[in-house]
Amino acid sequence: MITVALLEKYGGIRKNYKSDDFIFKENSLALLYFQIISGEVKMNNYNEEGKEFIQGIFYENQCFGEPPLFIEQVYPANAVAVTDTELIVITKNQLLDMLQNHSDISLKFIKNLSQRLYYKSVMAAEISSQDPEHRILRLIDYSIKQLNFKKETAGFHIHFTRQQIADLTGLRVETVIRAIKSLEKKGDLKIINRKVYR
Amino acid sequence: MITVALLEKYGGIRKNYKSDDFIFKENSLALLYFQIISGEVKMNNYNEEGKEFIQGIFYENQCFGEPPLFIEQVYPANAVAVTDTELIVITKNQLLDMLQNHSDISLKFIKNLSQRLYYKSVMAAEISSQDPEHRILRLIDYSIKQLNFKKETAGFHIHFTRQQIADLTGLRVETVIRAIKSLEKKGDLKIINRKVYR
DNA sequence: CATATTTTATGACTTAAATCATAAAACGAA
DNA sequence: TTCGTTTTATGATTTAAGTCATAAAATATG
Repeated sequence: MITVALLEKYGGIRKNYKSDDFIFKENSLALLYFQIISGEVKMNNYNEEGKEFIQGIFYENQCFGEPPLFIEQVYPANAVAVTDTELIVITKNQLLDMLQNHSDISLKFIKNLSQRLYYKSVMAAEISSQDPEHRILRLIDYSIKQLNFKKETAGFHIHFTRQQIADLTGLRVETVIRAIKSLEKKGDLKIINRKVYR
Repeated sequence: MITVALLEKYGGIRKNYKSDDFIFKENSLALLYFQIISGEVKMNNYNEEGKEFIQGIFYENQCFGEPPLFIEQVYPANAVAVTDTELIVITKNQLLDMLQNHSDISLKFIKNLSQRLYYKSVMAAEISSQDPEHRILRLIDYSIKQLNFKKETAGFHIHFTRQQIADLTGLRVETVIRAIKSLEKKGDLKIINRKVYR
């Protein structure tokens, strides 16, 4: 999103997290802007029964957790480091200061938020009313478009675990496993020693 | 969002729609910025079986359909007038032109998009993994906070039909009807001659 | 390298929501 | 005021996904 150099100019400091560390927790007030230098971060919720729902997974150069920052709200979800992760962090005031001086960055935020809202819209319609197979295919296709999936000879390698797919679509692991098998049979995707390709 | 005066200064024109008219359709390219002068607009999808999913309902002074506009995408959903509606419309270029000259409006968009992303995040977690009653209560509570529901003596009047609640939560009418009754029994809301209060 | 943990896999069973059918209220329009 | 439509309502039945149990394969870790 924003160059590290510019973030540092506005007071950005680097922070390191180990895999599974919480970066922030649901219901805490948003006060900081986070951007990933290296690593992988997921935002998630747990419902009453302890089932995880993954709101999104974020990678290098991406930011996360800004919506509540802009609207003075508490976080609607946790942020957790999926791998060891280095972030650069600035305060809300530093960010607003930067936005005032760099109108191009405002537009970047507008585009970034639009992109994510678009994803949520597509997935909302899917999750609410489609069968599991459809839901999984849409998630996969969207992820290929948006995330850094590598094209291999067998197709795009979907580097999600079945559990992650379940948590991203609101399904159960077993359902995902069965649905993926069924999708393979129909020729919609390939499974080569347990890895999923599309 | 933006004052009508300013929109007109940048070439805004008024357009009128009758109840149930389409304003735009899913999969068409986003080229215009729409803001409601009066009336009510819903954005929706239909899945393969024809079941409707309502992405959101918008009222006076609200805009809708900008995310695909900012990211050069097709609309992820239809926009339909729920009542007779008057809109003010400007082109994408006119809007970008305006944003360049009015940095405060950029921030307004950032906040607006953030707000909507926040809603989608909350509802995504709900829809994916909660039981119908929980889902409905969250929708109602969110709608009270965000939309113009009037507080009456019995509480906030939820002016959604059971069908609309079903379409907003991804449930079926019958399920919503039964869940609302159950919620009334538990004292979570009131039903006074078929109207729902919270 | 051996052991522990995670991920994928599968069958049997349960359950909650969808589906289907039917109808009574409420509302709108002619 | 009547007729047609929409909304709310309720019972019976079906079904697809969840749940539970169990295990093999793969991967990580000391």
